[in-house]
Amino acid sequence: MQESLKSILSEAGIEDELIQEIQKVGISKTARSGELIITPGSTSMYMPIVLEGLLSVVRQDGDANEILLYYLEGGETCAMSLACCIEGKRNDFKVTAEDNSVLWMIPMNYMDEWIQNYRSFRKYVFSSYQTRFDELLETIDSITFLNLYDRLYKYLLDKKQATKSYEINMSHEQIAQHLNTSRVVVSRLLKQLENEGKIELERNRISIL
DNA sequence: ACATTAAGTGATT
DNA sequence: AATCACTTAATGT
Repeated sequence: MQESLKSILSEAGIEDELIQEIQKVGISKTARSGELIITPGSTSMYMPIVLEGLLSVVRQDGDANEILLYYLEGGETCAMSLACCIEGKRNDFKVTAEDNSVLWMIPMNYMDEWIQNYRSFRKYVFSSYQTRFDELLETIDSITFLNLYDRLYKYLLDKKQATKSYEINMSHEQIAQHLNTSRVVVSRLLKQLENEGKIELERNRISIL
C-alpha cells in the first residue's frame, strides 16, 4: 500500500522529503464497496487520495435529490474538498466507495503549509482541481445537452471505463439516483438499450456488449 | 412458506 | 420524462 502511494506521488513530481511526511501524517483507510467515506454536512478533515478502487462524488441538496458529479480513480484526489475546508464551509457532497477501495487520508491542516512550501505539491493540488473542474463541465454538458437515453448510455460507458469492467453491479434504483431521475424511467430506457443489443440485463447487473 | 426487494409495464399527465 | 398503480421475478429468513 505504501508503495502505490509513493509511486503516485513521485509520479506527480513530489520530492521524497514531502512524500515521507505525507506517509507519516496520513492514515490509510480501506472502504468496502458501498461504504460512505464523506457524509454531507460534515466539514471533512481529510483530503483523500485514492490508492486503489473507485470513489463517486455525489452532490446532494436538502431534499432527496442527488446527482453524480464525477468519479475518483486510482491515483486521483479530490482537491475540491480543499475549498470548503479552507473556507470553513460545510460540504454538500457525499463520497462513496463504488468498489472496495484503499485510500490515503491526509489531514487538512497540513495543506496550507505544504501548498506554500512545496511548488510540486501546489502543482499537484491545482492540477487535480483543474481535472475535477473539467469533469464537472463534462457532466454539466451531458445534463444540459443530452436526453436521458443518451445520458444513461454515457453513464454506463463511463462506469465501464472507470471500473475497467463490462459488468455493472447496480440496481436500477441506484443508477436513477446518480442521474437524479426515477427508477421507472431508468428501467424503461435500460430495456430499450437491451432491445437494441447494447446491453444485457440481469437482476442487479448490467453487462455492456 | 412468507416477506422483502428488484424489475417490468400500462395508463395518465 | 415523471408518476401512479399494479404485476412478476428473484432473493432472503
